[in-house]
Amino acid sequence: MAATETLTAERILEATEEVLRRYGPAKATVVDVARVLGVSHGSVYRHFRTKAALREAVTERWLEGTITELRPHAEGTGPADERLTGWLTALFALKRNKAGGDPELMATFQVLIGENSAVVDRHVEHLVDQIARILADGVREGVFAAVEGEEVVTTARAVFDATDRFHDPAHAADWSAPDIETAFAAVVALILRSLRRA
Amino acid sequence: MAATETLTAERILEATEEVLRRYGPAKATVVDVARVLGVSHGSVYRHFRTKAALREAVTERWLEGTITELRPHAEGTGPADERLTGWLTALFALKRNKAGGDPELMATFQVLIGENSAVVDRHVEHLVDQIARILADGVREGVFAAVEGEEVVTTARAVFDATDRFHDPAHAADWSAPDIETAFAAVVALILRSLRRA
DNA sequence: CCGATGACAGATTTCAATATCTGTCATTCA
DNA sequence: TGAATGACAGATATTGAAATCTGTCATCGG
Repeated sequence: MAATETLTAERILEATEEVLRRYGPAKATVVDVARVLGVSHGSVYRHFRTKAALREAVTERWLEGTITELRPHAEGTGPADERLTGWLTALFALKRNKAGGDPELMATFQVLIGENSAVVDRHVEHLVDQIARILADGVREGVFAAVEGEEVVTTARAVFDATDRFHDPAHAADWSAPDIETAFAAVVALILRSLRRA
Repeated sequence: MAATETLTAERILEATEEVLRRYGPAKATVVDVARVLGVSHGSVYRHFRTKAALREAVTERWLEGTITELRPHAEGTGPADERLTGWLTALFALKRNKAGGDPELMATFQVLIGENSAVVDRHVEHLVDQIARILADGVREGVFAAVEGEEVVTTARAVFDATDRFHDPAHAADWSAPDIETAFAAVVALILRSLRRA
């Protein structure tokens, strides 16, 4: 039956993503989303209180994808220094490929990011947590120099901040520069030299 | 004589800055600049080939100010690790205060930066040079671990990239966060731990 | 003679009328 | 009964005509 599957939040989110991809953040409307789903826009409002809430939910979905794909690197086995390198490299690659090389989609993503700083803050917290876990493991293994208590999170945050240029969408335009890989490797090397046991 | 001082490139640049401050980057026109100077806009075009060239020159002036104010920190005496800390702190402070806490002026600055990436690239090269000089001094002093030849510039670039979040105007909005000082200190500590001789 | 002028063409921006969208809700329909 | 609808008011976006701006250049005046 080509007819009515039930209208779920999930289906609305998929449709919203499609509309955002196709028309961009400025022109994507709730009416468009409803049209894609073949329902009236009133029905969309039954599932999402406002257009802003709908866009926030899409943003959350997108960011959750990154967390999920990184978890294996955070939890993997092997020396902590190698895991950290792998994790940072994977994060860079994921952010870079998020749009599959499409700069318009990247721009769309950036707009949503800018609209939903609370969601982004939670996302960053998760990422810093993953780094902190790797650091703690490294200290236990004796690969990284000891850090005390709360300081692990501060240091994890510093690692995250120091690699900002390689994961913050604000810098996406630089990610096709020819020497970006070299710059990334140099920062990672700098960080690892700092963390490793003397 | 309140009358005609000669019209110089310098006077035009000053007037352009004033117009940019007053009207912002979107509404600042060459006609406005000419009006401030009490001349016809044709006269402005005798000194700057296009509006873009005029704005580029203003951008260059603004950035040169930073370089000049940092030079003492780069050339100062004292242990290289302290000089590096001082230099990074000064850079952060300068960028933060560039607009004197005025977010509109900061936004204006960001627009000009975005329009003139070639100028910015040269600016960044100068800054990285200053870092490289401090690093080389540190190695000579025995404060920093030895690095070989070309690698000094790569490392200097890594230090610059790692502190990006604290000097790139793209992040200006974050610079009033309550824990920004802590984050900055943590990144600087991370970097210095990496550079210092074992 | 040489810098300054202002009229001009084409490009860009502004503004106000018009159309579309957001969010609500009384009503429909299964 | 509870999900879906579509008409509606106020907010936002689009559009095209009018105004302004950019960049040029023949002309002016000291």
